[in-house]
Amino acid sequence: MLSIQLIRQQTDFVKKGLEKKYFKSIHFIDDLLAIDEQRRKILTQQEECSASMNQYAKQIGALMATKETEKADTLKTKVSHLKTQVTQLTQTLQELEQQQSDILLQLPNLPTDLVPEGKTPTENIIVKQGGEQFLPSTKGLPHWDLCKQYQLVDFELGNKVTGAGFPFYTHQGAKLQRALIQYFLDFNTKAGYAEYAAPILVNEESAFGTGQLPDKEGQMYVAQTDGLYLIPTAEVPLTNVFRNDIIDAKKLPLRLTGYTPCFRREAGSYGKDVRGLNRLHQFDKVEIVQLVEPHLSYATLDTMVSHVEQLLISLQLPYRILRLCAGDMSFASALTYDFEVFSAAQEKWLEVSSVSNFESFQTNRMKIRTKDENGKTQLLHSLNGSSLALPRIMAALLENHQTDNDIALPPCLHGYFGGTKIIR
RNA sequence: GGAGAGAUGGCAGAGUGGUCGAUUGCGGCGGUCUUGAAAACCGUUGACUGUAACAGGUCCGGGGGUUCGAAUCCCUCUCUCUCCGCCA
Repeated sequence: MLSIQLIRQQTDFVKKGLEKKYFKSIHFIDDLLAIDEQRRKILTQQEECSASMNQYAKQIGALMATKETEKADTLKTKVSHLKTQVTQLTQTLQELEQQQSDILLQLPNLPTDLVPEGKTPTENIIVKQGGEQFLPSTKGLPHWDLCKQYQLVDFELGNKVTGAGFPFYTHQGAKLQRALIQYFLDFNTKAGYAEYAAPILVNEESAFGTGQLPDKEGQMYVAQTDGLYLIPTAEVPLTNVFRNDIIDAKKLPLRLTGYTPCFRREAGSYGKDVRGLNRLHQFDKVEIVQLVEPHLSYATLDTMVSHVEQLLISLQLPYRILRLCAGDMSFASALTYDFEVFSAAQEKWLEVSSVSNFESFQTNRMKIRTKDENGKTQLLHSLNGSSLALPRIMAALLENHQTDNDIALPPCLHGYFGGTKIIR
């Protein structure tokens, strides 16, 4: 959430940022400023009334003690007049505050200077490409064929038991999933991330905190009876761990990692994008989250990007790193790098990780703060990234590492998988 | 699911209608002493809002009510603990 102070003090800057992100209702800003001015006016009035009420109440107390009841009674009538005023003002105030926060919640984060202009994925910038040496010489079979041949993933069974987008992983496929999760978690904890096994249902407040609500309302599965949401990413529970906290500066940076299943309704997806493992309603992902002091957040973003890059290199996959253009970035992000791996068999790039700096957009909603050296509270910056999302990594591993007789696994997985290759 | 007890500052724990934003202890921070540290002693130490800075306002789990005045009384919700039941 953008702060009203920022909007008040740097109105043009905010408007420019929103325009860059193709936010359509720029007039919200002027609406907001009008509401805010009114709000602060009423607030002053209301507080002045409360202040004199408090004064009178104290005087009444003193008069009662000395048994001057008549004087006390005249003051009492004064106070009750003030009270009706306060009640009215408070009501108006609440309405204004509600209007203000309704609008604030709809404003996306501002893109930082590094973010390229642009509206669609074609305008994302490729900042790095690597791992070409791992490109296979032949195209090979797509993973959905390999999954069938080697009995790794059973999509039909998932259809039967749940529905499309909820596959079963079977035999060596299930084991590979487990191996990948374990490897990713170990890779992250070795880099200093603390492992958390989080709940996969969260309450409404948590969903608001990271920005899933109200923006992505229709993308989450809801457990209606209990008012809980199935998480679309571990980012939600992991970041909300620190909601409403003031964190001791000595404990910073906070680095968390966690494996969770993720649930996404993916309303509106169709066609070849959803074939096989490319897009699922339920999938596994290992996430990394950091909370850092504001001046360090962009340096931290770089370290997270190179962390994920090292992971992809160890998996021996051809990859590229994209800096997303303003129009393609998520609601809450200030700067996002996407990682894609190339699938030879599908002849396309698959997104496997997204690493973002949210600056204070999430922490403002969640009130995650620390004290600066002057003892002033300030909002931290939050960042997160996938390291990594499993299904497309599995797809790329199968497709790129297939041979005529088996599927070779990169050395980093041998120990975790208990073997060097997937066999028939 | 049933019965009972409870929710107060980083933690522990007082406070049952007026000078309580809240006694005290621990912890934290600063200082005295010390070569240094510990101990001891002294001081200091909640959050939000607001201001140029003061002032002012709000907050004792959440919401509502009674009262001139609520941490304190009433209603309600949530959560925690104990006992019983059920159960991976």
